[in-house]
Amino acid sequence: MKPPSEKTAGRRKSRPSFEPLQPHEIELADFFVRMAGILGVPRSVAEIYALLYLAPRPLNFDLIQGRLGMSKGSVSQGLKFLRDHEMILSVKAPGSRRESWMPTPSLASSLVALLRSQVLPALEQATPSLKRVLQDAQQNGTTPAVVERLERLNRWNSRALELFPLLLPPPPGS
Amino acid sequence: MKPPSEKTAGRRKSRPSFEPLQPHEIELADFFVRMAGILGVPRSVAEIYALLYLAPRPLNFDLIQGRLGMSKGSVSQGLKFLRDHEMILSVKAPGSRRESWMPTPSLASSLVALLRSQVLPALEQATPSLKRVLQDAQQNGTTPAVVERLERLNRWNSRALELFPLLLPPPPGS
DNA sequence: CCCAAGTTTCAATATTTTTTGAACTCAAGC
DNA sequence: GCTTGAGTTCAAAAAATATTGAAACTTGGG
Repeated sequence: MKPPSEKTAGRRKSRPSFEPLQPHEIELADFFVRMAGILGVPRSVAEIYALLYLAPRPLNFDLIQGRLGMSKGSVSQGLKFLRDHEMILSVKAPGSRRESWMPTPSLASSLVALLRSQVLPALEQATPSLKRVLQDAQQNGTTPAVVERLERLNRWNSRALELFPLLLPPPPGS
Repeated sequence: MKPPSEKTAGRRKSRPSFEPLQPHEIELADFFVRMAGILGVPRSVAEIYALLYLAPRPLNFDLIQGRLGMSKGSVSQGLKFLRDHEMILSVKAPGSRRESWMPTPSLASSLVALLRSQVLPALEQATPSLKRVLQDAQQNGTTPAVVERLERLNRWNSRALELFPLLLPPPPGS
């Protein structure tokens, strides 16, 4: 908490209260929250994104926290997530060492980055497992039908791995 | 096809104990569980699917419950989910009124059905909201940049709705 | 150096989702 | 119309996830 040196005198330089969310902000947030849900992204992250999406200019940490009424921890983690997935950009205001945030220009490529980060690792990690399962099945004299299934699964996996980079080219920095 | 492979003839017709999962079954289950996780499908469902995927022939309720060691409730709900998403087929053994289950031939179309059922409703439901948010923004004199963002979002939404049925044709029964 | 604004960390807590199991339904055969 | 096997339902328990907030960390300026 704050040390007992709170200046009560006169007006404070930053208002303690923030404008509550407007109806259109709530509506867009709902949309992003639903979409995020499909990909397993937590609500708080989607809310932050929605807020930035409708903001005419970049917002800083405190504004986000205040307007969404969420904890510092959540804002910090939410921004980290969005940063890590290249969904937001920071703009440093010249005189201040604060960062302000805005959505990256392309939502499409943001989503791509997100999908990539979820699906690709899973596919990659699965490859050796799938191969093992197939070999195992072939040796232990399983039904041809099962072997066939597993072969298809393997083909699928490798095709997906090939195709992924073509469809969704990785960003420059990776 | 009765179970003549049970060499332990002359015993009780239903054993109280079931074979524990084999390593390859566990490995495949892990894979399906991970993939399912991305789409928010619960672990128990993925496990059931994996078991059926490796089974040389259709399995009935009790076998599934016994081998996976899960509750009746979970098996029932899991099978319901898989049925609803057209990921499994039932085969009624003649003579018995029990159903046995096997995976549908195409995992690909199973996944398609699943994706469809998750994403499409969200997109459809969102359309009017997105339109409202855009109009609101246009009227309330928001920055051109924000209006532009929202226009793009709307275009995106309608394109996705158009494209979806083309890429992923709905099954005959809907 | 030291301070303090700005942010991150993470253990504790709250919330949401999944699983369980006992009570119930539903047909089929008697 | 009763019994029984097969499965479903759903409230309550367990597990998994997300959020909170106070303490710790970082960094630029004095």
